Amino acid sequence: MANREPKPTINDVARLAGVSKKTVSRVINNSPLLNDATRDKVTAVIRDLGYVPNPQARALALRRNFLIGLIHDNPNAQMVLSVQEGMLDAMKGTEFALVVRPVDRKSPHLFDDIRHFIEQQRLYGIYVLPPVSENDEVARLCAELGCRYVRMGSARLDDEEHLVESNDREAVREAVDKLIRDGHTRIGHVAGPDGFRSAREREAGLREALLAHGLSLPDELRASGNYTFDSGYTAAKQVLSQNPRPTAIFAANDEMAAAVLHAALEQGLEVPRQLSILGFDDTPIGAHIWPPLSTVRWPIRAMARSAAFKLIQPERAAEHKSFFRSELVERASTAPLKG
Amino acid sequence: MANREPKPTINDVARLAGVSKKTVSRVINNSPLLNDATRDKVTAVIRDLGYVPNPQARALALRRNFLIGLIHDNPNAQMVLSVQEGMLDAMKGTEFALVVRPVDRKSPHLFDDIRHFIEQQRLYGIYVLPPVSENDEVARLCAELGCRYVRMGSARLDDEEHLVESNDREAVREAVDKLIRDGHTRIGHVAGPDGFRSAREREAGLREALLAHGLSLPDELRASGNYTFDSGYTAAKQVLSQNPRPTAIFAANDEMAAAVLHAALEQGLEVPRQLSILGFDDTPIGAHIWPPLSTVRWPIRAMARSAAFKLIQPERAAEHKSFFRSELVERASTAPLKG
DNA sequence: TCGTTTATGGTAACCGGTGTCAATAAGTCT
DNA sequence: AGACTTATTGACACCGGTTACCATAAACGA
Repeated sequence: MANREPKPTINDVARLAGVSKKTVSRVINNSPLLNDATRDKVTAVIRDLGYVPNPQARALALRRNFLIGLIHDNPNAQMVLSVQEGMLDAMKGTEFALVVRPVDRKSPHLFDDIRHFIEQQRLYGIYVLPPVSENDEVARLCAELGCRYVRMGSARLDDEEHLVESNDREAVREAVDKLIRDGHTRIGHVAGPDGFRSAREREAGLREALLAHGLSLPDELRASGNYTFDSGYTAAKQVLSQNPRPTAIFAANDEMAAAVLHAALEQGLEVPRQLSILGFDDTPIGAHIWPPLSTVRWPIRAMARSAAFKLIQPERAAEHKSFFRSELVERASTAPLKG
Repeated sequence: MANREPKPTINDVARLAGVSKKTVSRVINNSPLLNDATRDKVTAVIRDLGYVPNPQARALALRRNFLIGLIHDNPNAQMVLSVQEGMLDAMKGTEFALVVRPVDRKSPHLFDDIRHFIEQQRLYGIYVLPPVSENDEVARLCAELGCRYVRMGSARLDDEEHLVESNDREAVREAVDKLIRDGHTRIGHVAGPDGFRSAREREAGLREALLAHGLSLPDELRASGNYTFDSGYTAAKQVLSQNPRPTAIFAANDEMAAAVLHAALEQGLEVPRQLSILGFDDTPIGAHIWPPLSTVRWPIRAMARSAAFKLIQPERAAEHKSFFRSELVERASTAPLKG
């Protein structure tokens, strides 16, 4: 490793520019009460030296860190990555960095872990994904620790400043309504895990659509998974083994919808001729399987972007969207029921 | 937001315990030269107060941060997430946190960006994924900045301390060898992007296997993508349009292999009866499409774990594995060629 | 012309830890 | 007993920024 010279500090800049630390600090922080000539002089020295302020020192003095945390316990890898991309998009060009922290929602130490994470890193703010976000305790904890937070949800969990929300239920209702109008009357459901608000909302959307047409969701056509492919596969086999078979299945996320497709093809069924499949999320896997999956697009990335903005620009939190619309993306896995 | 009392500091602890700051510091750092009675007394106060040392202050005093960066420009989302999981696994229970930073490998400012990232956050160490890791400049930069680093690679890029490597070429050679022994002689290739060492290694493995059997890779059966589904789809259509059609296709990653499958099914081909497909990565998508994909498993997660250990325990870097074996995972997308 | 305001920049203390080195108490050796 | 270690602890400066407050000089009003 090269024997490099130590990094220049604010003192070096001050000395070379012939001013005081404070003046350099003013330049760094764009203080308005500063002579232009002085500013230019200092700026030049900063550039020459390649000076970068030490964030630890700033963090110490300002009593806040420039780290935004992402807290999740989400089996959906693709979703988590989209979230990261969205957040980083908002943070680009700022001094903030993104720290990721998966947690175990079933652990008895869940909130101790989160508290420890926030305190340990003295986080500036956190974005919490479902299902952890659905627990109000997380909001209480953040308030107690003086840490900003935004929760992602499928329903009104909190006030606008601390929430990004999508209208899952409505979007599902519309998508299923279309299936019904296409002739499907026997529609199965591979539901999400019990503790998830998102799972309940999506199922509620399905039931509302059925009800509106005088239909219902028979118990034997419903099985639940935990948003993973494997769990969806098990659930799908159960639903598909019923007699008469459903002509359409709505899965609470794409990964499980892919599993439904997998199970159907395995049984020699033709999709969509014999079975229509509707997913939720619009993750890449949905677009990449064959036939490509009809799904409800959830603007995860845009939500994450907005959440990050709310976190890093607290004073303008309200300017950034809190409510997002999910929408149907029709591809080849659904089709009108023939005769 | 609650009006919470300020966090206790080392001074509070010192005062309440009736000792000096330094002694408290010794307790925190498990210094051996400390009287047991004193240690117990201080520990008790720390516990009562719920004192947590301020990492910014420590970082400032120690001149190093407890952040590990992950630098990548990798289109494979699933891979990136596996890497994060592996790293976090190694970092669990330590004071380190993981900071993620996607970069644009084609940007003219790539190394400026990386430099800025490292300097800005005063990173303790970084883990660099291909293809960025394949550029030696990144090693030079880290050396210059005094930042620890580990590069992930498909070939010997660096010394053991700064590298985790897998034997892609060999694994591909063996997998393809099996295809050939199963009767396939006309084997196509959907290659990875030009600048990627991993792409070259995988293709080399294919060519070596072919050569060993007196075969070769005809130009018209080779097309390249950039590891994304869409690019793989375009490449696949090109390869599948050749006459005679290949009876097997090796794609440089699973995502593109999924695209090959997609294109094949779209054309009404039966897989694997008419076309065997071999992927690389063993990402979930491969296991979830139908038929499930035969692929080469790359121990991404284990590599990331080892990389993180090397970063956070520099003194024991050599103890952690640097070389990993990839291996064939046979599923249903490949089959012997029927005469 | 003098006192008052306004702009500008300096000094010192502080954020919450760490290192260095000296001071003290206790034990060991001759 | 006196000198020498050794174990334990504290005083103090320092890491690299920030804020609070003061000092100076220029500009302005009377």
